[in-house]
Amino acid sequence: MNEWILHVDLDQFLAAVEKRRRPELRDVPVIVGGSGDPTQSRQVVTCASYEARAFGVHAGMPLRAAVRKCPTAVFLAQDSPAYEAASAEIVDVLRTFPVQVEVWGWDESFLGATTAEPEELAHAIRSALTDRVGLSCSVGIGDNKLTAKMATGFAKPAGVYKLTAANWMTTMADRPTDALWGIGRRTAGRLSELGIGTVAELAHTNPDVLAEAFGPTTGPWLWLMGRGIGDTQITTVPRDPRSLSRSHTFAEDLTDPDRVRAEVAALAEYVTAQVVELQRSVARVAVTVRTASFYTRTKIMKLPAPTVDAAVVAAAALQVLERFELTRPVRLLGVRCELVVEGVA
DNA sequence: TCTGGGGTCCTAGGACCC
DNA sequence: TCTGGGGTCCTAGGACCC
Repeated sequence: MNEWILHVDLDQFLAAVEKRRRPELRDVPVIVGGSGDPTQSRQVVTCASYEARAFGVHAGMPLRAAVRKCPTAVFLAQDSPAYEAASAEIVDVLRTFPVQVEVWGWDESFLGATTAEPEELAHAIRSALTDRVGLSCSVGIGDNKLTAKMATGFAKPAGVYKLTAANWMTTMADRPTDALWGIGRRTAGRLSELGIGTVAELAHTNPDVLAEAFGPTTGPWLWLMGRGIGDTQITTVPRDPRSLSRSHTFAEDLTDPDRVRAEVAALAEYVTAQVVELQRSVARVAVTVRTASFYTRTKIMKLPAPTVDAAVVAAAALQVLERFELTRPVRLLGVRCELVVEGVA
């Protein structure tokens, strides 16, 4: 018997939920994002079905670019309640297996399992989600969260793949560092300046060199990642959120300062209502301003005392807003409330 | 690629105090 | 007071992920 971590990741989740309730969309390129109107600017693709991806459409692409790439696609507005409901169905099925379930967003979970046959378990989970929920997933099997998560990439779509210490180096050695979960374009760039381009090169770098360049926490973490070492802890109890936020990109830039203030106050009141619903309280209030040139800055203020009063939060947000020079047209405004963490004064 | 929205964590540096 | 070192709090900003 062995301890295994499985990573379950739904295939084209949002598009799959839409196809499930509208069978006529089977085999049709489906693109989910924004209000579902591809003639509207400033909206992007949240999920493209595999048929749409074949046309070069991918998440993050502006809808207007997506419609040029794939004019035959069906564009749909994002329907978050539907995806949350589907997500709950999935988790319910996962919990019927003898595993510990750590939910990791709408369409992903990590499972902790003790079994001699992890592949068998993975295939059983895939079948159960197909049969009982009507959605396809891929399953990565690993000896920690990193290897399990990376394995899922090789499993997709609709497959199972096992990646452990036994095949980590043979599989990953020659891949670029940004193939790793947690290393993006920026860190890969800084690594390449140190002469580190591949996972094998990262694994064979002196960890002191990485600590020097990236700090005492990040440096050693990068080194461990190169060697396929990661977290093995499965947490079944959802963690309390640290912050809640709301932001909005305006279809037309705002130029009227009074309008900007009114929007910030409204965002603050909206977020506070969510905080109250969770029975938490606000410790800090942050405001983000993005100008027409895409210059984006966030300023934050600690409140004199925690509050659940929307008027107090809105007043604080306006106070933070005062510290911006509002001389440019405003593209986006955001308000984030950082919450009081239980057990901390 | 005229570039969404909602999160988390880490690091650096200044202010302030002893 | 032409002046060290360390600790803590706070804010800014970067980076990454789904």
